[in-house]
Amino acid sequence: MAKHDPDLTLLFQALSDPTRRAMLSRLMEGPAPVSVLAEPTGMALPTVMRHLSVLEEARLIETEKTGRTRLCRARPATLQAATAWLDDQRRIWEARTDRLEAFLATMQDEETSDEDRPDA
Amino acid sequence: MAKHDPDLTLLFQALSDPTRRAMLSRLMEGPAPVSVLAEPTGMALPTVMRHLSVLEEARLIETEKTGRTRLCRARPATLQAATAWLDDQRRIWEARTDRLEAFLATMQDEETSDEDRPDA
DNA sequence: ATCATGCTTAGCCATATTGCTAAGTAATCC
DNA sequence: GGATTACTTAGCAATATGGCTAAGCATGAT
Repeated sequence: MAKHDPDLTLLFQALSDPTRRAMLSRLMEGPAPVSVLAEPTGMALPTVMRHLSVLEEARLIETEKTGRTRLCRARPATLQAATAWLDDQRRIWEARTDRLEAFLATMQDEETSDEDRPDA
Repeated sequence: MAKHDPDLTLLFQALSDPTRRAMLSRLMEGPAPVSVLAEPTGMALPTVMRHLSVLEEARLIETEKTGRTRLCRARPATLQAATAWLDDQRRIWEARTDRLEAFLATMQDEETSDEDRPDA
């Protein structure tokens, strides 16, 4: 089913750098060439390229070279993989608290029953 | 407002390791001592401790030592920070596609108008 | 008091990450 | 053709990461 299952490790790793998050965020607003992405970072181009290739390997962006400029665009669908994992965790947690509440409710019921029977 | 704003860099960094994700996932089901978390990893205890301290610094878990055992529990609220950032990105993207669709709709309208006027 | 348990500290090793500069290549402009 | 632009490649340095072993240190059991 999952044709290109995105690697959560690559994904979170790519997102763990503020420069890369800023670049991705910028690309979410629309495609941009490398130099435009580089400008606000104040970093050297090779450094920026490195960040971009990390984002690309994580499938968070895709790039296409036309002439001498390389255009980068976000692949927003990939973020879904991260969101999905986070949602899974929340579900696990909620299942746990649900069980806990059910258990506490049972305790409460039994306590009430005890009070009902004076011979307890 | 945000008393302990979780650092997204620390957060995503902590989540970028499969061992740590597994340990966190386990803790979402309920608290556990270090040795229980260590067991399924097959790793040496110091290594596990290292992972745990990364999770703790990212505020994804909290630990408490009683006697000679240290109990670890998840801090699920922290995951919200990650979810929030991802949601922001999705919003940025959607705002962009909305603008795009509005633009395309405008194009469509103008084209229709042109067709309406035979002198175009 | 002794011993086992459950971390904890210290330190080492290999590799990965994040930045740089210098030099190269290919496309566009004049 | 020659200069300029926009990346690209190669390679280096500093630090971070992820694993280990060996030894230390309390606590709980006998």
